[in-house]
Amino acid sequence: MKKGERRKQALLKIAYGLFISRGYENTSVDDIIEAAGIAKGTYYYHFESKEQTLEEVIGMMIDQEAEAARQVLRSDAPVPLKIAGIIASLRPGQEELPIEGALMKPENALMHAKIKRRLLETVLPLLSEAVEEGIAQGIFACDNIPERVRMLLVICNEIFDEGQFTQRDVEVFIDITEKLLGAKPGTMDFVRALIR
Amino acid sequence: MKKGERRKQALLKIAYGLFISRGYENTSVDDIIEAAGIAKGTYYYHFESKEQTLEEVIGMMIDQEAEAARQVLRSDAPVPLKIAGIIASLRPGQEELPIEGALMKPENALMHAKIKRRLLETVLPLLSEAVEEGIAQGIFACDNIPERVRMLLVICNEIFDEGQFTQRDVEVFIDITEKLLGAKPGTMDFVRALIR
Amino acid sequence: MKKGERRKQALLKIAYGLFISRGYENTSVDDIIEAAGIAKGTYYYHFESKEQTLEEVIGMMIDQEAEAARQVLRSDAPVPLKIAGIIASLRPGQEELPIEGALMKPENALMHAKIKRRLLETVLPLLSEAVEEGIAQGIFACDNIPERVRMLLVICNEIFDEGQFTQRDVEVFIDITEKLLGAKPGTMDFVRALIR
Amino acid sequence: MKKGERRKQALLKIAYGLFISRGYENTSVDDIIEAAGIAKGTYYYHFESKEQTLEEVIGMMIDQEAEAARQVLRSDAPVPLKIAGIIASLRPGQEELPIEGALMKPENALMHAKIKRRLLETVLPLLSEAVEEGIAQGIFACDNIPERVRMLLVICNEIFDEGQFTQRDVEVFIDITEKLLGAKPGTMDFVRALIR
DNA sequence: GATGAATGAGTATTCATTCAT
DNA sequence: GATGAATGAATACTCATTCAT
Repeated sequence: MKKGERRKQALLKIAYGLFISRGYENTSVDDIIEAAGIAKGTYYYHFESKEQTLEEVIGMMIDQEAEAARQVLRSDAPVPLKIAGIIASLRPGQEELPIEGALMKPENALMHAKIKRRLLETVLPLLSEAVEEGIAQGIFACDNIPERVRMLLVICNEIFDEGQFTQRDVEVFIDITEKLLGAKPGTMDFVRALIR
Repeated sequence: MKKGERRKQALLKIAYGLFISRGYENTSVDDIIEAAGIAKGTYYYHFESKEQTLEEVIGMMIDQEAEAARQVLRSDAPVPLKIAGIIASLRPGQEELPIEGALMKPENALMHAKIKRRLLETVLPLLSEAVEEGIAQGIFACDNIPERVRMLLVICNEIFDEGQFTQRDVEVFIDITEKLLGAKPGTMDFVRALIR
Repeated sequence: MKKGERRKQALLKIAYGLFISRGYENTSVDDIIEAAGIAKGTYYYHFESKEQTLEEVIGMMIDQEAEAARQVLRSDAPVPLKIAGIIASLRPGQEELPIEGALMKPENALMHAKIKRRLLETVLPLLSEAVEEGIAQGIFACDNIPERVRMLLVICNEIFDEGQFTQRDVEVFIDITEKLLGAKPGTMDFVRALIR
Repeated sequence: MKKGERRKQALLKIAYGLFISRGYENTSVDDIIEAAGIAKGTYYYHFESKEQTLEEVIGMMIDQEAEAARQVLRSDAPVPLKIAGIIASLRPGQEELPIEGALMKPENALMHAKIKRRLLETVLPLLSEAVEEGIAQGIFACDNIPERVRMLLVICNEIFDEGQFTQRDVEVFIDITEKLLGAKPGTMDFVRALIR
């Protein structure tokens, strides 16, 4: 809203881009201020520390993804589509900064780990809610919902976070999703079409 | 075997302990030589670089775990038990250095990521072989074996790498394992008893 | 008197408190404005610089102490009591901000040195005047008055600036004062009763 | 003795010179390494921190002065001469680095304060011993020796640490020394001749 | 095989001060 | 009178690596 807020948002985007492309540890504060065209002092006027900047960058990402996930949840789409939609909303920065395979690089291990943790905390309840909706509608049938959803999310994070996956991965994922949630075979088949 | 080899093995163990307890990035070469009681020069006589040391440390761990997995595979235990045994062999450093929850800490993200990758490369073929054995015996029934095994391993890495898991996680894991591999319900029930 | 004056006096007190408790060098302008609840710009509206602030803080202290000393001098108390009274008036900030042992801490060395210098300049003539009054009355008998007074003040500053002194210090101080000024033994004995 | 020791001693001398001439706070580590012609790492190989360097510099000075004082004490000179000699040994760096008035400058307040403190701790017992020797010989007569010696040292530190003192200061100092220690008038008269 | 003194590029952070509004 | 966003020079310290002995 305020002028200072806009500035800070812009700085966050710049930091995000650098962190993603070179890794958090390999990005110096000097890199950030040079990219942003601001002075050292200005950076530290807006951010407590580099570490705090990373936290805020991740917070910004998570907020966006959580918001997207919430919209999907609120929509009146069929539940299986909601599930797929929420999971799809997790692809980090698909529009704004399409960096291929960045998170998987070892220099991004720290950032990836932090994002993973925050994402689980944030998205797990949303996805669980969708699953419960599906159970209420008789589409799914399972217990221990949060544990099952967590495993689903873990698989997404580790297998699909990059373009590295194959068609076979998708097949298995569809299969395991249906079985994890106790859905009828074919319930998630439409996913196949969503992934080009 | 040689004297120099023994020395290096000892250094690797010390480095491993430090990397695990403080994180790779937070462990300086000075920390290592102090803990080992050697001089800087001696360290660089044995290791090319700090990064190389990490690779060797991980290699040592993986070798041990792979050897354990191979022994399980060669045994004449029933296939489901082999599966469980191979997975159990992955707990890092269970005897030698049982450090609680260390790998999950953010400062260990890099090391964790490297271990995960190497573990997948090494153990995936072994576990796949066991699954194929199970299929030949009619215990399992599935296609896309490597992909399925990979998902299994990913889940183990992320959910069970710490003592943080619950009984419910175990239940879901048993269920998903059976379904992933196309086993009859109850095939993996014995796992429940293995985990206290 | 004016509104702006009052404001500045309040700021000076706050700065004084911070300088004394954390040391001048360890107190940032940010600390001051935060404690005062004002903006950066406001601070620089009132003060030329941080260094100037220190000078003004010291000036404020010295003024108060000099005024107290002057009142003692103008009173019709016996001269030895005047001497003791003037020296007693030097304890910095006894009512307003009684911070124990603060000036002796190394981080306050700069401030202490500046105060010492200004105090000598200001109080030395006043105390010398009292001594001359004593000489005129035949109570004291000495030459080189300013030099003797200076040594007296130096001792006070270094020995008594903290609560660290012992009863023996007091005894010696009484003795040395009498001898420095050429007073009859026992002239300053009453001081013993003043210090609890 | 060792090679590394010599190097460190040389570094200490260089640091001492810079601290004295520009003040501790105004001397950066970069200044020191530039003056010494060594690399940053070499500096931190020898010193823990800049603060530690100051401590060691002061320790080196104090050691030298204390050694000089001890030699005076061990000599068979008359006791009043010993007293004067010990006090004379306190002039910091008279041969090696004759920097006039450096310690009194405000930028040296911290260093001065630290030196003063350490000097008191170190020299006070030596000087007290000399005074006791004088008492045993019937030259001095006083009680509360450490307190009296401390005041003597404080006066020296504050009045004579610079070339700023006058002949009158010397007169008063001779007078007060005799009276403080209970010596016969004239006992310390020879001091007058020592100070040009 | 082993030592340890020397290196120097790299880094995050601080802080007094300015000035347009 | 008052604000607070912006500045940028300054600074202490780290650490993997080298190499002559």
